[in-house]
Order: sequence, then structure tokens, then C-alpha cells
Amino acid sequence: MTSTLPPSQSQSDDGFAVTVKTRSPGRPKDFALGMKRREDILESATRLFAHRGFRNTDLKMVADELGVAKGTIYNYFESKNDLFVACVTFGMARLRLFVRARTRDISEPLELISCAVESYFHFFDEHPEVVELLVQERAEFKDRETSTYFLGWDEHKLPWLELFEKLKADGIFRDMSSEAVYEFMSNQVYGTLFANYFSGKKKPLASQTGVTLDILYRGILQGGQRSEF
Amino acid sequence: MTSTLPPSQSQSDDGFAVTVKTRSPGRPKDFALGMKRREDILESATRLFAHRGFRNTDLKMVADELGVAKGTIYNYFESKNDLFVACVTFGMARLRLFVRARTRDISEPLELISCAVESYFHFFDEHPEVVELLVQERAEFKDRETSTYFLGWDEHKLPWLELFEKLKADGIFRDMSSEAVYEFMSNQVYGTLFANYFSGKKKPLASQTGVTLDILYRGILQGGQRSEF
Amino acid sequence: MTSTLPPSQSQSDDGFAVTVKTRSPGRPKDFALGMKRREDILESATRLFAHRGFRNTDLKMVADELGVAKGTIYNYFESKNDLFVACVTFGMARLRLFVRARTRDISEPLELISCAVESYFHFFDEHPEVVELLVQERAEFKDRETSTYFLGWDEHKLPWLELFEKLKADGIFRDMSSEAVYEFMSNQVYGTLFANYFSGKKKPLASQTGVTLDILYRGILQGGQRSEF
Amino acid sequence: MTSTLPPSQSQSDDGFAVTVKTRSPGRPKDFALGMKRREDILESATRLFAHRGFRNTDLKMVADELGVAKGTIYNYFESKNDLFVACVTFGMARLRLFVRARTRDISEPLELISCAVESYFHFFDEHPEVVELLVQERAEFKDRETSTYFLGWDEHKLPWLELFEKLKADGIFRDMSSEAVYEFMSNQVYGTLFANYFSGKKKPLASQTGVTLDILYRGILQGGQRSEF
DNA sequence: AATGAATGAGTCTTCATTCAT
DNA sequence: AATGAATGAAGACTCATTCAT
Repeated sequence: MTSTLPPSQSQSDDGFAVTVKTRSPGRPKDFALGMKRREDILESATRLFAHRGFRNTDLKMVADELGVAKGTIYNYFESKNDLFVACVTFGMARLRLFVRARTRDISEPLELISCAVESYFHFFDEHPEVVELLVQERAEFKDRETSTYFLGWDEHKLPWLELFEKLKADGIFRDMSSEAVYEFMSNQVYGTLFANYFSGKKKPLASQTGVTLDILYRGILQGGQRSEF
Repeated sequence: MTSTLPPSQSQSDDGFAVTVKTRSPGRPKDFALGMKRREDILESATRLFAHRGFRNTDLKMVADELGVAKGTIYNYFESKNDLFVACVTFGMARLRLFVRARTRDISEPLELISCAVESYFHFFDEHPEVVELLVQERAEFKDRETSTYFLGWDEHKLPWLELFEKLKADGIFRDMSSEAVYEFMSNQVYGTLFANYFSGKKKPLASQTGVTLDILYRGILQGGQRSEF
Repeated sequence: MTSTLPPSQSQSDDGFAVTVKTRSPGRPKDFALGMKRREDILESATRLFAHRGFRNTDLKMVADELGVAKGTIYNYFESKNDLFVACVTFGMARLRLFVRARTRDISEPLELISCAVESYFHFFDEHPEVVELLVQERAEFKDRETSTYFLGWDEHKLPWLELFEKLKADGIFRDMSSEAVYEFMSNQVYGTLFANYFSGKKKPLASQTGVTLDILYRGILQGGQRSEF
Repeated sequence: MTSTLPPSQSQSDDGFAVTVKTRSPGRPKDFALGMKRREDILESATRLFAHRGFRNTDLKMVADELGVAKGTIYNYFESKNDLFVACVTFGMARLRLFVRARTRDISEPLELISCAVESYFHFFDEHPEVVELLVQERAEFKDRETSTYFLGWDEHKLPWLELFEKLKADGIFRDMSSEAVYEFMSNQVYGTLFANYFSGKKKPLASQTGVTLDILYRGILQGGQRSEF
């Protein structure tokens, strides 16, 4: 993970701290320090917003968790709202990085689909607080027409549509609107996510990947019934 | 003590009580009026909670909408929290009444499924504020383990499972766990609901019933591919 | 007790109810009924004011205790303040009636003093709520310069001063200001009352009469020391 | 983690820590200023609670008197209740300090008694608001079984009992229960305090010390009558 | 950059009082 | 006279944000 984030300490690879002198030129330490602090705040805030809700979270709590003064937070984020939005954005960024990393090297189409679905489930099993943030966002930020979750969704959509078209051309998929397929799949993943979350179940999402894909691929009807319906 | 109070029963001179209902002196409680007022409050509150969010809604606003004083609301609901919970419960009750009324007279199984799905979508198209309340509930009432939406879900589940078993026995459904089918369907409906809602789309849910059921029934794979996967 | 209060029911002494007909001339029933209701309210209010404090007592509670509507209270008392003042006044009236009744027939001076002190203690043992009302009054009604307890105190004072003068003339009391003696005694009784009350002790006041009088009469010094001090 | 924070100790280059006190960066907490502010609030609140009553005092008034915002008060006291309790406790502490300071160096027993009584009276002459607080406390805080005034009373009692025993042994006091003497004296002082206060008299308590002690010591009966009673 | 005391707008809730019936 | 729904002023408490140090 560290490779995706700026280094949090100017430690050289040989294990020796290189910044013994405070006045080293170029101030690389300050920057790294600032980023580290920023992320610490994001992490604490994410956890608290998720556990207690946006409105029930006092910035004092975030500060206390970090052993820092409340005012310090305002050196890194404009406002509480700002901090929250940053938390959501950060969470979604992590989701995308996670899924991308896992699916990057897969070329076989159906395997790619399976892996993407499984990755989504996997991520939210490990980061349930991100779901919470999405709910919080919708609940408190009524001015945001579109959930951060869906921002940039359309760019992600395109490659999938292309894949589906190819699968159709290859006779793997039935002849149906790729848009429709994409939405159906999205809704299924999204619904599984929220349903599990809202219903208070603790069953891992990832364990449902298999059966979800099975129905998605083959439907629920018996073979002979498919055409008749 | 009764001597200090007017008689509470209109007893006719012949000694027979002519009415069972106790009629206190003074202005009588108008039960019907009370219920009407109660529902008016629920309606206003639902709308405002949905549009502005629970925490951003001052009960003063609800009162103003109804042209009553803030205190009046407290004659009908213990607290703001109470009012909110009543709104959610009321909304869910309406949902169930709506679906039940539409599906009551349908005996053909697949038609029943279609109608149920369409009814759900239809209801939320007409009452988008109910989705909002569910989100609000999850966001603000962290103590509630299970969303009101899922309370009583299990009772609703049973008839569906029985239906699915029958469809399997009749060779309509493939041989697969009815539980799994039920969850898949639930998640699909739920996901469609929330995805549309969160993404800010205004496209009617009901219009997606057909394609949703098509994929649900037949899956996305070409016939020949189904067994191979 | 009933002799000191208006009859609460128009029942003649022979045990027959005389007001079977509602429309009897002169409306005696209404008046009696009104007085009874008034006293019921005073009693309930006194108890609640004493137990919960003036500000913590909702008139709704008083009404509920009596099985009556809140508005009814306003037919008997102008306001909550009014009701409270009536409670205090009523309590003090009962105190004076009680003490007067017990001391009326006593002619022997020292016995009279003893009996008066004992009567005070006795009354407050039986009606601790009256002490509470006095405290409440002082706490909440800052505009009243003088506690109701001390209103009319000066009239009561005079006979005592005359008695003390006589006791001095008879060589029973030392030669000292009767005013001073009166105040000392008052303070002692008052102090005993409040100290017991404030300290949370439940020991009956009346049981302290003996020792109180002993010290009051004879002081704490050994005989030989008295003149020397 | 310390690397993310500036060093918390000013360490001189020779390696010796020159100060034990941890000095956080940023504006230091000014402890003395905090205590000053705290006492200012206590003083204003005491005055207002005493003059207007606890329930009739808006913390806004206290804030206005001090020229600060209402929220500031909540930085020093948890709640209005808390503030009030602190006022009472503070007042009683001052009483005890005052009496202790005045009686410390007195060894002659009777003089000690006189001085203690006079000190009590003196204190309340100068701080009549403390009496008011005791009344307020009793009126509003029904959950407190025992008035703050009497808390810790028993410890204060012991030395007095010992003193009285010695006086008895020396033939100064009559042979009577020291407990009883203690209570009589307490009640007298307490009664004088409250009676003067409740009756609205403005006569200084301290001026009554002499006559009070005279009667306390010698009683009201003529010498010859003492044994006969 | 960090600190944390100060700020004060914002809201829920209570309850004495009124008044139409 | 009794009723109790409606009123709305009052007040405790919270917490995001500022800013002097």
C-alpha cells in the first residue's frame, strides 16, 4: 500500500533516519509529516463518522483520538464538511485502487467479471466503514445530487460495456442491451452491499460471490422455460 | 369521590344505563380529529426529514408547514426521535399495504413475482421520500441494529420460499437454494432502489421491471454457455 | 378536624343525604362541592410541591392525582403562583389552629410554654411538607420580603411577651429582656425544625422537647459558674 | 509518533533535559487564568442564584455579568446544576476557612465557644448569599438527602464534644449529654440564621451573639427556680 | 504549525396559561 | 364548571469555527 501513498517518513531504505538535523534543506520532512498527519486525521474521522454518524461526531473526538488539538484539524481541512467529503473520496479511491490492483492482470472476460465482483465484496468486508460513509453522505449532504460513489462511474462503465459487447459478439452473452446488463450487475452488487449492511447481518459478502454469479449468469428458470417466458 | 364529579354516565330514570361510553363533562376528545392531526404531522415531517435530513429539520418547520405551534407536535409525539421513528414505520406500513393490495388476487406464480417487483418499484417511484427516511434512519440512529425496512422481513420471506419450492417441484425453477434465490431477488430490488436513488437518476424504477425480470429469469449467458460455466 | 373546615358533603348529622334532588333551592351543594374540590387541590398541590419542588411540579401532575383536567385548577386558583401561596397559607393556618387548640386550656405559664413548644414540634412531625413549602417559598418567591411563616408573627408575639413579663415579676424568670427571650426561643424552635429537616434526620422533633426545654430553662453552665461568666 | 510532533522537551545539546515540565507547542494553558475565570464565574453565579433563585437565573445572565459568552461557562462547569453545587461547596468552604482562622489561636474554652458563634454570625452577615444558596439547594435538589451545610458536619462535631466533656469534668458545664448540648447550640445558631433571614430582618446577626450566649449559658429561669423545674 | 479558550447561533424540550366546546 | 388541545415564550446545552499566543 505504501507505494500508492507518499512516504510518511523520510527514512532511507537502509534503515537509517536521514533527518537528524532539523534544518536540512528542501524541507522534505515537513511535507511528509503534513501528509502523514492528514491521513491520520482522515482515518480517525472515517472511523468516527462511520461509528457515530456525521452529526454525532464532535471534531473534538477526532482530535482526542489523535492526541491533537481541535484547531489543528483546521490546518488540514477547511471545515468539518470538507473533512467528511475528503473521507468519502479517500474511501472510494481506496476501493478503486483495490479493485484495479486485483483485476489488472486478468484477460479472460468471465474471470474478470467474477474477480471484479469478488473484489468489491472483499473490499467492503474489510472496510465496512466506507458503506457507512456513503449513507452518511446521502443523509447529510442533501445538496449533492449524486453520491460520491457514483461520481466517475461513467468512465468506469465504458470498458465494461465494451467487454460486454465483445462477449455478445462471441456468442457468450445473450443478445441484450449491454447497458441493461451493466445496470443489473451494478444494482445486484450495490443491493447486496446495502442489504447486508442495513439488515445488520455480519455474513461476509465475499462468500456470496459464487451464488450471485451463478444466478446472474444462468438465471433462475429451468432451461426449457427460458424461451417461453 | 364521585359526588365531587358530575355523573359519568347518562343514566335514564328507569335505572337502565343508556350508554356504555363514558362521557366526561367538558369538551370531548375528538378522536378522529386527533388522528387526522397526527397523520398531518407525520406527512409533513416525512417530507421535511426526507428533503432536508433529520438533523437539518427543525420541528419548527414542521409546525409552520401545518400552521400550528411547535408545542402541538409534542402533544402527538414524545420527541423528535419518536416522530422520526413513527414516520419510518408509517412509510413501511404503507409500502406493505400497497404491495399486498396489488398482489392479493394473483395466483399464477411468475405473474405474482413480476407484480410484486413492479409494485415495489411503483411504490418508491411515488414515495421516494421513504427511501430517504431509510437512509436517514441508518445514518442517525446508530443504536438500531436492524433497519426498520428489514424488521418483519422474515415473516414475509416464508411464503416466498414456499412458492419457490413449488416452482422447483414443478420444474419451472432450476434446482437451487430457494434461500439464495430469495436473497438474490431481494438484493436486486433493493440495489435498484438505492442505486437509482443515490445516483440522482430520475428514471422511473417501474420502467426497469421488464428488463430486470428478464435477466433474473434467464441470466445473461447464451443458452449453450449456461451449462459450461 | 371537620369542625374547623366547611363540611365537605351536605350530609346532615343524622346520616341521611339531604341533597338527592339536584335542583334543590339555594345551591348549597355547589358551594360545598366547590370548597371540597378546592381543598383537594390544595392537598395534592402541597404534597407535590413538597416532594418535587415548586418548579419541578407540573400542574398536570396535580390534575392527574385528582383525576381532573388541568384547566379545572384554574377555576379555583388564578395561577400556579397563587395556588402555591394558598398552600403555604393553608399550611400555616393549620399550624396555628393546631397549636391554639392544644394550648387553649392551659393556664400554668411554664406548662404553657412547654406545651407550645411540643405542639410546634408535633405539628411538623406530622406535616413535614409544610417545612418544605416554607423553603420553597423562600427559594422561588424572591419578591416576598417576609416568609409567610413570619407574617402575623408579631400579633402572636404580644401575648408571649406579656406572659414573660409576668414571669419576671413573679421571680420565675431572670430579669432580662422579654424580647430577647422570645427571640431566643423562636430561634431555637425554628432552628431545631430546619436543622432536622435539612440534615435529613428522621428523628421525631417532639422527642427533643424535654432536653430543649431543660437547656432553655437552666442553661448549660454549672450553678456556681452562672454569675461568674 | 513523536516524530510527527515537535519535541515536547527543551533538551539542551549536552543531553541533559533542562526542564521536567512538558511544554506542548502552541498557546499554553494558562492555569492561573483558568482558575481566576472559574472563580469569577462562581462569584457571579452565587450572587445571581442568591438574588433571583436557581431556576430564575439564566446562565446567560451570569455570562453577561462577566462579559463572556454563555458557552464559556460550559468550559468550566459541566452543567448549570454542577455550577450550582460548586457555588454551595465554595460558599461552605469559605465559611469553614473563616471560622477556623478566627478560632485557631483560642485556647480558653468558653472564649472559643463565644468566638465560634460570633464568627458564624459574622460570616453570614457578610455573606448572606450563602444562606440563600442553602435554601435554594434544599428547594431544587430534592435528590440530595443531606444539605451540603451538614456534610462533613460530624467531623466538626467531634472536637466540640471533647471540649464539652472536659468542661463537664472541670465542673464548668452541668452534667448533661454533650450531644444534647451540641445539638442545642447548633440549632440555636442555625435557627437565628434562618429566622433572621426568612423574616426579612436586616439586623446584624453578630449583634445578637451576647444575648444568645447569655441565655445559652445561664438559661431563662431565676436561680432559685432552676432545680425545681 | 499547534493550541485550546472563547464564541454564539442553533434547537430541542417544557409547561403555565388560554379558550373553544 | 369541566375539559384538554393549542400555544409560544423561555432556557439549557452543543459544537463548528475563530484567533491570540
